[in-house]
Amino acid sequence: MSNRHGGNNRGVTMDEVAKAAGVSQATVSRVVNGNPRVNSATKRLVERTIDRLGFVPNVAARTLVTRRSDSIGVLIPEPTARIFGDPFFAEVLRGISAALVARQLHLVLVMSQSPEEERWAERYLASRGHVDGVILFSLHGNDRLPEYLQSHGIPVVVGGEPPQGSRVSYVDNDNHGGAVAAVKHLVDLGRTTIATITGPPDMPAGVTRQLAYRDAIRAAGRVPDPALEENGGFTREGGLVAMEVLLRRCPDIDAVFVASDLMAAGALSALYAAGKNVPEDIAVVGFDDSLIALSTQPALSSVHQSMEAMGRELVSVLLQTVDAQDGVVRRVVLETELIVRQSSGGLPTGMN
Amino acid sequence: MSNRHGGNNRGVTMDEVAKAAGVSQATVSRVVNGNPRVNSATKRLVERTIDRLGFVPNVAARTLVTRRSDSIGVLIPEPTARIFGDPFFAEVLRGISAALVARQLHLVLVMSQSPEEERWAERYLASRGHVDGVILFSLHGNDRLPEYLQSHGIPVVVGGEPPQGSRVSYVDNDNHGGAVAAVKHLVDLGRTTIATITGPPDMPAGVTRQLAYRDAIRAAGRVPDPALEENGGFTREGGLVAMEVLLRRCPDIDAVFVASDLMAAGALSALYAAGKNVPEDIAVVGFDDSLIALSTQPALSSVHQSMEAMGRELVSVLLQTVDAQDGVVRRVVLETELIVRQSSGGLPTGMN
DNA sequence: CCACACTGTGAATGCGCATTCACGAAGTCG
DNA sequence: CGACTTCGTGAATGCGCATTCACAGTGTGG
Repeated sequence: MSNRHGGNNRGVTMDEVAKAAGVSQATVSRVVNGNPRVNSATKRLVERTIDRLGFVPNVAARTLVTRRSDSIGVLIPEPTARIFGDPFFAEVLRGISAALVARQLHLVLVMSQSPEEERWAERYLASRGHVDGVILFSLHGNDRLPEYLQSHGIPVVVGGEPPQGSRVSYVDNDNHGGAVAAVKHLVDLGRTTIATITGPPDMPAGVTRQLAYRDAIRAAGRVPDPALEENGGFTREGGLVAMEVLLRRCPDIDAVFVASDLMAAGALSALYAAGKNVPEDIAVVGFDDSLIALSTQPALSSVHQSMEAMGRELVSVLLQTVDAQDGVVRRVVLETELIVRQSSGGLPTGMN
Repeated sequence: MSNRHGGNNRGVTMDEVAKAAGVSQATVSRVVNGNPRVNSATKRLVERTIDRLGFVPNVAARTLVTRRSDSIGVLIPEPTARIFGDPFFAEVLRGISAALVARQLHLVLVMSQSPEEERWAERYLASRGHVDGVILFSLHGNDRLPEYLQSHGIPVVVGGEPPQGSRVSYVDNDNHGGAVAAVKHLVDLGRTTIATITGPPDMPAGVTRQLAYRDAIRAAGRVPDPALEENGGFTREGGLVAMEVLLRRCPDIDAVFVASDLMAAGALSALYAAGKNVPEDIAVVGFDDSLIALSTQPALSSVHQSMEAMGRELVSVLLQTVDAQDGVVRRVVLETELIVRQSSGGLPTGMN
């Protein structure tokens, strides 16, 4: 019966600590979990024994009985990750991680790369004992994943705009406000023919920025012209091509609001190739204020959004839901800020 | 859907499935785990019951008994993450994730942001039942973390150069070869005064590239000149300042090898501000071939390294170690490739 | 002096699962 | 046709921990 001695590969258990300290396993558990009903002398003894033996609680066992995994899942669908470009998610992850670590929680990252893997990820996230909650990113307009998870009792929060009609908490940037500010900036600079390079029509963030562009154009007392809008697919190459198309279609364009920095970088290349001077001939404003904005020549004016803040806020909202155990839908919209650099001519040139 | 009622909060257990199907719990377990010694009729019956009840195995319970968490940890120390810039780790993560998902494994991401958090992360990763193995990134030269984890029986693999003197598996890019190729490229272009902007002296990757630079200079029959080397700290601003310093110190510089794209972007800004033409006056080659390389004007020649491949390889090596349960140290060096674009004038793109 | 609240501790229980062992039934061989 | 092998299945055990319950010891108030 008791022939399982010496197996050092099994790690130190609570029971071993208890025996070594001459107390019961329950007392060790109390010390580990900070139960106050332990004699301080006993407590010190146990703590020393724990250190001496290098005991570390087995999480699986703890999770099994507490029904808390102390970790949350983050699902990033691959196509989205690729389109958004790396910086976006890296920063969000940083924010999420920071918020999680501060609460002693762990982060399980799932980047599904195919529909098949996505289904697997869904089952994983939905099953008990894996994660206490899930942060979801940019779902394709009509994705039912949030509902699916919630119906399995898993708290969910979405980063970005949630699928239409779903009752789910979310944290989003003020895409509309940011885009309006960008276009208004161009208007204020006296630009008369302001075009836009948009994201793909199936991505809510892109659509919102496009609609905001039109709103701002109208707010300036003008009429939105479809000929001044071109889809750049949120990629660098798409931005380049879209800019070429716009230039050919409307040679008198003197400003362009580009819905992402990556596309703006492509647009700048197209403008350079076309012999256009930025910002003299054409002013350019991007969106995201990512690292790219500082790498372009001239430096790119862009709408700043703090991805790190979004990550932090996502965790905050998720944990509220986890703790409250309610079905309350929480919505948070984070402010954006227009950062003016050389590409819009809003700053005196000559420096960089 | 109907889980709000009936105290169904516990999830369906194997035992419930067994009772519903009229078999024993052991048989359900066999079906779930693909044990072949099950009558096919019984198997179908159990499978239908599982679907009907929506049973999903509880991971904690499974981990407790199998001693396998089916997940691996990835530790990214924060200072490193910030210096390397986002794209680097985002791509590695993509590669790791892809390799992991294909094996039905999970990814626990830990980004420690302070020494305190790092210690916590260490304990977490070292404790039984959390992860089956750990992927570690860029440790500060003398970090004992790999040993610490290994002494706790946790398989470890390091991304990048491991701390000196440690017996640990690693996967690294061929920094030396890549840097030599870059410098040789500049030499071959007929450049005579080739400077370098280096990474911080405490980062192995940076040091290796710096030493490779000197080797390549010597290989060209020249003598390395300390005045032509300047630390850019792996940041954009650092690259900018370093370039300014170099220009002031050695005005006759006609080429510069920059140890990262981010620093190269900064250097290009400095060159632009100084009225230097790239590549006519000064040829520039970066390292990483990140997104940034395509966003600069002119497009940056750079040493390409596939971070995704590194991620994949890291997983492969780690799992070998996990499965083999041996102490064998595995080393993998991934090839790098010089990508020539306009900034070095190596391409005839109508600019030179 | 007894009744009564605490305080500190240990024994016992069970979380949900994989796995071992035992056992009956059916097939195989000498 | 008995002995021996599969094959399919169920009962029992334990993974390492949190937690409940019981109980001895120590005061307190009446």
